Amino acid sequence: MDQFVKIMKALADPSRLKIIKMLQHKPLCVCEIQKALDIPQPTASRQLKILEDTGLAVGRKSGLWVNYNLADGSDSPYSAMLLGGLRHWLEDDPEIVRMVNKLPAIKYSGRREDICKE
Amino acid sequence: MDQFVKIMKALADPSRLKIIKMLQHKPLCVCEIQKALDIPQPTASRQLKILEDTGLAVGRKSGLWVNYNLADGSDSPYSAMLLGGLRHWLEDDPEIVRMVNKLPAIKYSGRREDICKE
DNA sequence: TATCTATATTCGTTAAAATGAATATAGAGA
DNA sequence: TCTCTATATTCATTTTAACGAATATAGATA
Repeated sequence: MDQFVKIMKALADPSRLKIIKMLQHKPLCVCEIQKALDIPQPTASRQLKILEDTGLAVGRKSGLWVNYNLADGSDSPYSAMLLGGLRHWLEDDPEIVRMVNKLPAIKYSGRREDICKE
Repeated sequence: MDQFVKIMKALADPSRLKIIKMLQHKPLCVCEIQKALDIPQPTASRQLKILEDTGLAVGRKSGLWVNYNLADGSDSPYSAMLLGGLRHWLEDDPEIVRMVNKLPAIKYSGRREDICKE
């Protein structure tokens, strides 16, 4: 039950939902998410940690960066089901649409250094 | 998005999850839930209101009582999916099992007056 | 080694949700 | 009408989660 409650709590937040919807398109590092959501870096880092702790996302270190991706759902049937549902849920949400639209300008495309440098 | 977040928040609580799992077996009135969960009456009433506000449950007044039941999910695809998943999720959870086991002694069986009076 | 950059963590504060006690309301029955 | 019962609501308090600012860490580069 605790595990389920934890997942529900993690999904009960607009920023975290936006992150999940972003990760459906491409793995992203912390600073890319920071830019996309226009939030402070520590906030982005914390949200990602929460998603990782609940088994909804995984972060893989790669040099100086940490690439976050959605979990495959093998950990828990709950997260698998929810992540599955979220593939089509919220697709029409205005905030999500706006977010996804500006993603190509931020997405890792070989110029990550330019994006994260500031 | 707000609607989805609201549902996640509603499901991010052990008491409310227990109520949902109870309602999977039978419609129950407020005082039956109060007894089953061993919580104050106002608390039971409030939790049910939250479930009703999110479209997860519906309360139907019947004389002095209000019979609560699970929603059919026609309101929102989210609640339909979640309520569907919750039919088999948490079935093995110790707290849920204990709860369901003591349900027959509390369940409305023609002697509701004896149960709710006190 | 010294420095720079991406990420993580801590800490104090603020906002939000849960809780308990008391009270209000609605409807049934005497 | 008066009373009793099930349910709902309010309010004050406590707990919990979110947030920002500052700082720490790890790894890369010079």
